Amino acid sequence: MNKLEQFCVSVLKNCKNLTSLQQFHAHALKTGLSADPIVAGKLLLHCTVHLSDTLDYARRLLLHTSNPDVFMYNTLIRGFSDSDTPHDSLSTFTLMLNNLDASPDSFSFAFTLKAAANLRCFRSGAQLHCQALTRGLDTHLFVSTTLISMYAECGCLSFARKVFDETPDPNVVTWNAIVTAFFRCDDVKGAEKVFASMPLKNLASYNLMLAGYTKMGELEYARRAFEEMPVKDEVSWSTMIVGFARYGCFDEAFGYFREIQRVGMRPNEVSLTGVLSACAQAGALEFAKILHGFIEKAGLVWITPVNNALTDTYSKCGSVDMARLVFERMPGKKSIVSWTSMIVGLAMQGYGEEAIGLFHEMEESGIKPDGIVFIAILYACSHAGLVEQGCNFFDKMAEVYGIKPAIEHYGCMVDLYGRAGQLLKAYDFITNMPIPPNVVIWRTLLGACSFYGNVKLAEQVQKRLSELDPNNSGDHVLLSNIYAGVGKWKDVAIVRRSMAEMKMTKSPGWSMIEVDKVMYTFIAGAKQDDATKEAYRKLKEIMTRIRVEGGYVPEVMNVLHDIEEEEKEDAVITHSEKLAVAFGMGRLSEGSVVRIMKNLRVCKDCHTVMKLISKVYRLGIVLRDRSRFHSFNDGVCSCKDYW
DNA sequence: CTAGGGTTAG
Repeated sequence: MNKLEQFCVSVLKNCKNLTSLQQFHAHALKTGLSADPIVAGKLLLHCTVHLSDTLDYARRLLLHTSNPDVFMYNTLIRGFSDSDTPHDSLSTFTLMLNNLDASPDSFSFAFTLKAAANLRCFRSGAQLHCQALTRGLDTHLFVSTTLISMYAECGCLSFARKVFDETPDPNVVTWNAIVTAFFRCDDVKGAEKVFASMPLKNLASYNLMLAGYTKMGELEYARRAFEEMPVKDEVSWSTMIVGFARYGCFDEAFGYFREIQRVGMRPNEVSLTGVLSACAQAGALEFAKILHGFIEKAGLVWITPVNNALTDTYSKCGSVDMARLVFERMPGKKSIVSWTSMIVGLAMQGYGEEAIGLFHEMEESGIKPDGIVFIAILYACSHAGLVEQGCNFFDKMAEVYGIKPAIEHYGCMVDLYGRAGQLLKAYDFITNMPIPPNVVIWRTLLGACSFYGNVKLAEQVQKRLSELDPNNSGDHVLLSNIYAGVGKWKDVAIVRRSMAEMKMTKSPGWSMIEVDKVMYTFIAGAKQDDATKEAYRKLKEIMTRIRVEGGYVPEVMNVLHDIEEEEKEDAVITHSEKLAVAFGMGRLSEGSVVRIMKNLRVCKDCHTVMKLISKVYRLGIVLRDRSRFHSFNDGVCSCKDYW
């Protein structure tokens, strides 16, 4: 390092933001220092690596340099390759090609190929491959490794293989890349074969097998590979936690998290996001609070993904205030994921207007909406009954933002109309969709038919569903419930018989409650354990009291069986959410809110019972069902009976 | 002065 370089390094070390960098830049311009390629290069590097949100400044820095060298181009290309505009890497590469004084080297190709991979752009990737070929750089080990990853990202496994086969001296990293390529292209068996034939493996090779298995949902294989690993590091543990949580196996995720600590390792930020996601699914608020404390003590609050996971977890545990606190006070830069998490959190509580407000705030902060945040905002509209706003967003999405609606967006629209009771409009919408409706779309409409008791439309919808997915028990249950709701017991019996003939079983409803940091699960009609027996005893007492003091009359609509009135009553009474609430009331201390998580949507009778309990017992109840949160207080639900 | 493969949220 020469003196000038040392000077730059020591000054830039203290440039923590763009303003202080600009001060140094101004000084360099005035003194003529910036003409030195080393100084210009250092400035550019600092923008792309150490500062955030300064890529635009970096670009201008390059454009204002009279004769940028390869290093400057490469630095800028690298900065863009992992940004949200990887396309700028490609244009910078082209810029370099037009400059006769700087021709691309192996670094340029590696970085630009990374951008092509992130864009999943086969055309650009293949073009770069040709360019590298003509310059004799395609067999450069770093370039060929990136080529393998790029082709795999684009779904072209055969190209990736060809590059690998033609690589003269593949090292362990190249081998790892080709194993990952097989997983990326859904070829688990191929990945295993290549892995077995690897001449040498390091820890990363084993870890990518775990990552590959868990991403494919092959959790048992992952578990076996994990147990067979000679050495495990924190990436191994994190991969297992994240992988199991992703597939809804939150108990296993919790288990691995406990294991980490048992073997004396400290959970890192990745394992924490994984276990937080498990909490979100389980609705384990108390555990989430403990993790939050741990995160603060460990100094991990600067990491945006951790804050996003916390926001999401608090939201899904019903504590939207805590979610908001984390969201508003997060010290790092908010990403589009942060905003989406918060929007969903508000939407689940039915705060539609606030969710929309946040969307606009996000735009003002300079973040461009993507397809997913539009799903969130449409969800917010449908759960708050904001039909007109929802339609507006849907139209603007394509026209103003240039985002082509995906099947999920169409699903949101069907839900928007369906929840509002505009069933025919929803049906019309489906028949006019430019893409063929899938089962989710029809099932959404069937749910709305059930809520509004529209038998005729439901039968039509069910016909479509039985063509697309004949063996789904949930659809049949829903249809039978619709018949039961209007007293068509003969039709109920027909559906039931056909279900029995097809050997279908109803997937059971379950509810969970956390008491003293233990999660208790209740399943309607399941074998009775001690907690369930305790819940039944308490429930009996509660039902009597709300009959006498609250004027409760059982709602017997959503019962599957054509049975005697009294039995029907019993069947509704044992819905799992009632058991969970009863259990909580018996166990929780006076004045604490009862929080329940349910895997299905709450039925009308349970909804009524919750309202009455909240009034008669002066008790706050928060119920998270499949679709949203219900907060019961003094006889009223936050969903305004709209779910 | 920059590299390639393994875990991070909606």
